[in-house]
Amino acid sequence: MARTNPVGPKVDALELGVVLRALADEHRRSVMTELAADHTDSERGCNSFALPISKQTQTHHFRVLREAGLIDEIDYGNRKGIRLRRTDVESRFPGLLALLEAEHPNGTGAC
Amino acid sequence: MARTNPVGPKVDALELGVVLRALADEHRRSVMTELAADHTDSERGCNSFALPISKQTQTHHFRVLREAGLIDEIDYGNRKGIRLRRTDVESRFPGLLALLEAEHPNGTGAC
DNA sequence: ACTCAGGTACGATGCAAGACGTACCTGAAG
DNA sequence: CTTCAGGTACGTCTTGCATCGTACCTGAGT
Repeated sequence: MARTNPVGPKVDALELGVVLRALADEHRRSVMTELAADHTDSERGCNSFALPISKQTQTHHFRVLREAGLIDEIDYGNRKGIRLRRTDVESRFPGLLALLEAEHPNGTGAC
Repeated sequence: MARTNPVGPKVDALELGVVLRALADEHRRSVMTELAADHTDSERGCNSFALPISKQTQTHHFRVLREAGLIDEIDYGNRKGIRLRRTDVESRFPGLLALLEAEHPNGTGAC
């Protein structure tokens, strides 16, 4: 069972500015395009994205995504899970995930 | 007649990263929300946006928007016109302008 | 020709943010 | 208990970028 996690903002607290600043970074956007393209919305490990950056920097980027309300982070103590907040994002910013998915190298990649 | 202007990228050269970085700034995004909300797509003057920044900085921001492919700048010599590239943006990033328009203070502001 | 407002070019500055090193924590496996 | 991999906290460096000062250009009006 995951311990109580630092959780992102509620649906109606999502701000477009914060979201766009989060998506402005190439690495964070590559994570989001992968998540948006995977319609199974399964939980993923942090290193399943093969980011060419150190793990400290990965921690930073995932934190930004969580604080923007785009993902949930599930803390297992010595491991971490990443899940897209698809319904929340889609209800607050309809069409945004489709834009990201369109940037995915594989058309509809169900990872 | 406007002289030959520095022109933005072609439709198929628009990159999501550049666009999102352009929209990450509050001032530039406020300009874009106004443009997106005005469905008449009329040409506007640069100081019709009442940006609380110096004119040098405005020049910088409008340049970023133009290089991102979001607007056209029409140079009249001692004056400048701003026009949203609605069809181009909408065809390349469908739904993006709707997201911006949703952030406009007045619902559908035809300025 | 002079003035003036709108706009640009160039340089400088200050701050936010990406990146990493070191140290430390956590849980699983031996 | 020890080791090890995954992850975090803190500090630091460095880059990018928003902002502005100064100087200059352009066209309209007087």
